[in-house]
Amino acid sequence: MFEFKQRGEILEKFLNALKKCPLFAGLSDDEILTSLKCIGAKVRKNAKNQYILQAGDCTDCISLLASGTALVIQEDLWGNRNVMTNLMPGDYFAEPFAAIPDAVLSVSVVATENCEIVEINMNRLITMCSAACSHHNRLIKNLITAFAQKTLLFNEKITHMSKRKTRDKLLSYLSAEAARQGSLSFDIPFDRQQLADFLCVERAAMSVELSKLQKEGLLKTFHSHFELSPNATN
Amino acid sequence: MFEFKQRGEILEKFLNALKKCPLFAGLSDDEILTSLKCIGAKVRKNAKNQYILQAGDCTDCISLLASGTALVIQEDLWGNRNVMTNLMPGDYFAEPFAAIPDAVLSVSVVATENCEIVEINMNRLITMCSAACSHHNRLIKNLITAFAQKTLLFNEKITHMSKRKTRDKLLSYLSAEAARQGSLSFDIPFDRQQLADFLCVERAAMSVELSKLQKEGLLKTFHSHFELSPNATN
DNA sequence: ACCTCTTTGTTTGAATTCAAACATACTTGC
DNA sequence: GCAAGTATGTTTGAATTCAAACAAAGAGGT
Repeated sequence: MFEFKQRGEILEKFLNALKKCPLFAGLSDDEILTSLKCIGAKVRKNAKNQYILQAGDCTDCISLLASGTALVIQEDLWGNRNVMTNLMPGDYFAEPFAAIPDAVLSVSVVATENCEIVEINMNRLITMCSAACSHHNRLIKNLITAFAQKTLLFNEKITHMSKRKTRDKLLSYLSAEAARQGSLSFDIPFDRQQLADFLCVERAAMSVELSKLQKEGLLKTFHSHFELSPNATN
Repeated sequence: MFEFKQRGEILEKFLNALKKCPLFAGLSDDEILTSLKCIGAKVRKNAKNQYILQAGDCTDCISLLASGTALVIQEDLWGNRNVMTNLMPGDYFAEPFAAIPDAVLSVSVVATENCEIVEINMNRLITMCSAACSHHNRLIKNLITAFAQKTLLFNEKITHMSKRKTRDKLLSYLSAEAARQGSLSFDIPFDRQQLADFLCVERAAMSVELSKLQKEGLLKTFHSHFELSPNATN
């Protein structure tokens, strides 16, 4: 564990990963470096298969994966394990837990390769420094935007998932996607299996519904392209 | 539409509602007033049944409901209407859309009584004022905490909902609740119908599963009290 | 051209959930 | 104490989804 100012050369290695992180959107390489120094970011390493964070821990740092890969997992009381996300360089994690004082982690993070992690103390991130460094404000705005985006994303997903039937989940998702892209003709970023996983339904059942919807004239689809017909039988 | 500094007496009427809002947690009455002036909050009124916000609009303001009641609703392309939340005085809304530049509202907000709404420009809220007013920092921290809390809440709900079977949804929820409360013996904030709605399952089917789980010795429950047995048959 | 792998749609019986009843215990107000 | 209302558990047939298999079409490599 060491601070950036003492090991400038390490930064070069991390910059490519950090630049991918939405937290640093709109900042130049130099500005990212300055910010990290200003906030007192630290680097830690974890060997493959080590726990980076463990459910039950507390943390007041938002963590950026600088190198390696990791899994966010969740285990329930009876040992059922669930993979939530897989993390790539540039991804960040633990941010909601770090933002809530004394929040206890409900997930664990395990390194699936040797990892290097940049830790940023949330309090120092969201407390304006006395030097009032010009990039600090931008960082705070980026953080808020990142949270807001995740909120919207989750909100939409819950809307789709809360529908009881596969058909309704599909219509909810496709309707939202058309609105988001501003056109009744659009591509989705999923293949059939991924879409089924996203909506938490069986791919087979979903395929059946898609066929029905096409026969009823509500939509046309080929691979990941969709065209909706608002004025169908109804 | 008018600014607070010109109409101080209006504030008194709103203080009770605003004090309930987590955005102002830790601020005294005077500090809330000072902050609202500093940020340039504005008040608007909407008559019953009017749209306060409409899907497709843009807004750069986080809105606080000061008086009255309203509904957050969502309509899909085929006219299916869905009530997302009902808003009470002290609740806030539209915050994720305000935090993302040029984000288009995917929900509408309709007044169900005559409403008074305090609008706070998100940019002025998250940009530190030159006077560096001491409460401004606290507001920004509160905002981030509020976003983080919502992220955690949604994250958990998605975890439960993504389970395919009623039984697994129940175990996922109860497991998380036990962890959150730090005890295998705990109360939940729902009655049976509310729990079923929260997990998006049928109350009857859920009741059946709860009975089975009790017969299998995995848990005991009476009304909203639960006791989990981690070392059951498995 | 041929083979293999992937993606998508279809089918089928079993499992699960839905929807609508009804029964029972408890509250609440009179 | 009684009536009406509410919360919870149970049952049942119908609708839906699951899980596993198979078919067809296309992509990619040799």
